[in-house]
Amino acid sequence: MNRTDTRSEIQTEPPRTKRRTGAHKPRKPESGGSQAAQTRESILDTAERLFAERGVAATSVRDITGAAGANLGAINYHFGTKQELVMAVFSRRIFPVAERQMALLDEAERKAGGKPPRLETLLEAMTRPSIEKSFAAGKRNTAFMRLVGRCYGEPNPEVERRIRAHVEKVWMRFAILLARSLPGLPHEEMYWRIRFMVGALHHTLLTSGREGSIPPEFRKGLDAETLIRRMVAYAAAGLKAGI
Amino acid sequence: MNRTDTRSEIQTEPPRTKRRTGAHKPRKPESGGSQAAQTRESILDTAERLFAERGVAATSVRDITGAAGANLGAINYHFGTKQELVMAVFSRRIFPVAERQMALLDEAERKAGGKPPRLETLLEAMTRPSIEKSFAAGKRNTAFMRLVGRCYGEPNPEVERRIRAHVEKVWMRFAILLARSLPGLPHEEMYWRIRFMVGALHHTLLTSGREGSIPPEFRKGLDAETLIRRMVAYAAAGLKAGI
DNA sequence: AGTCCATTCATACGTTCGTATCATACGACC
DNA sequence: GGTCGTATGATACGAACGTATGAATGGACT
Repeated sequence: MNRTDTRSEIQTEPPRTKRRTGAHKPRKPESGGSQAAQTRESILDTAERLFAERGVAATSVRDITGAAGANLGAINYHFGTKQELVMAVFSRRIFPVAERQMALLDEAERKAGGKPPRLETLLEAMTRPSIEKSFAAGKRNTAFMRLVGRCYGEPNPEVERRIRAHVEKVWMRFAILLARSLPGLPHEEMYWRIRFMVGALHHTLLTSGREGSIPPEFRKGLDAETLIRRMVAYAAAGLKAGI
Repeated sequence: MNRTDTRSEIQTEPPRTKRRTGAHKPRKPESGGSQAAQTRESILDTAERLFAERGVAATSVRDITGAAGANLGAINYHFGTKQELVMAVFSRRIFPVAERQMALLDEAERKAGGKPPRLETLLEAMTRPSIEKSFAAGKRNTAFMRLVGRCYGEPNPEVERRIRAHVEKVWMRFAILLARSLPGLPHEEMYWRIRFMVGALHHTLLTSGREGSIPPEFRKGLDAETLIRRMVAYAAAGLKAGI
């Protein structure tokens, strides 16, 4: 066993410095149009775009501040570390989507009275929030699409723990409602079909955000409602398939 | 526009050195049990595992050689640059899968005589090769699973160009055969349903490779044939859904 | 025994990384 | 107008990065 480098291979995000000494947290800004809040948002926007394009590990804080027209020190000042910036970028987008999904599930259950909600209603509750945001203002928001798609698959362990745990609570609730709407389906079968559905949703968002990934003849006429309708129809048929 | 760093933000993989001067290509080894070939394979295996776990950008060549018990210089000697190692790691796994898919498509067409092949046969041709390899030797080959799943979503531009172009030729052929088996389905609808299927397949491979990602009650009884059957049934139902 | 050549090793170089520090700029309040 | 705290700017530091290089090593052949 002759190795040049003796660092453990277990660590996944090697700390670049021994100890952070001066983490001055700026007090929560009034989050309005103040100059500071503007800088903060600009950094978040730029980081979101670059993370979506290249991934987190391949994007340096200098890339971000440079493209945002901000100073290098702004990262440390507003976020402390790169890792906290990463968390902020993902949290800002993912948590609202998860909350909207949960709200739509609640609404579906409420409107159904005591009966199980319609399958398609549940599926729409899970797909609409992210897809709708992906077409904000009528055009494709490619950075948002790819960022959401990157949530799974992003090997950053902190993102995994914090974000995925939150997101999967929603999917768990969806699964419970789904079991009532599809009483004949064995739980094991349902588990895998939900995974297939998650895959279709995230893969579509991730790869549709890429420029040139959709042939022109299939891109025209693509909007949020059409995509939701297609995905719901596909998933509903798959979930109802005989075993 | 006051920026500290003036590097262009366009570049996606910044060159770490000006020019590679001494790229000595070792002549193709006899690929048998020679000591050199063993080192090469060990590096490929280790890189595959680490890329699958952490992603390409977050894995350094020192991580790889360290974990493989090889010398740092072995990367330069056997592969030239990290980028060429990355390509070798992906190529080694993806191309055989794509060839097997193509062969199964050919076989499906041949066996069907002049008629369109059965839908399920086509779906199996696309899913079996990667899933089967993921359960090589009876147990889950998690590194392979995640590596395949990472193909899309890996923002490395070279991987994108070379690998994805090759893989998508197979999917294109699949689409042509599929159109004959599902004559009523509009092309646009079919295009998106194929994307959903690709997403389900890749997402399942990517996330199932993660330790602890499958609850124990759903992991037992999981083998290649069961997963293929589930995925084919789900995709077939989705593809046949009414518009 | 001696030569050669493929491979491995140790180490070096220059760059980029994340983070920290300190000086300066600026607006609100007395 | 002076003071103070928030925000920004320029720069520094050490670690880790990809890559390069030249010396050792060792087996195969003459």
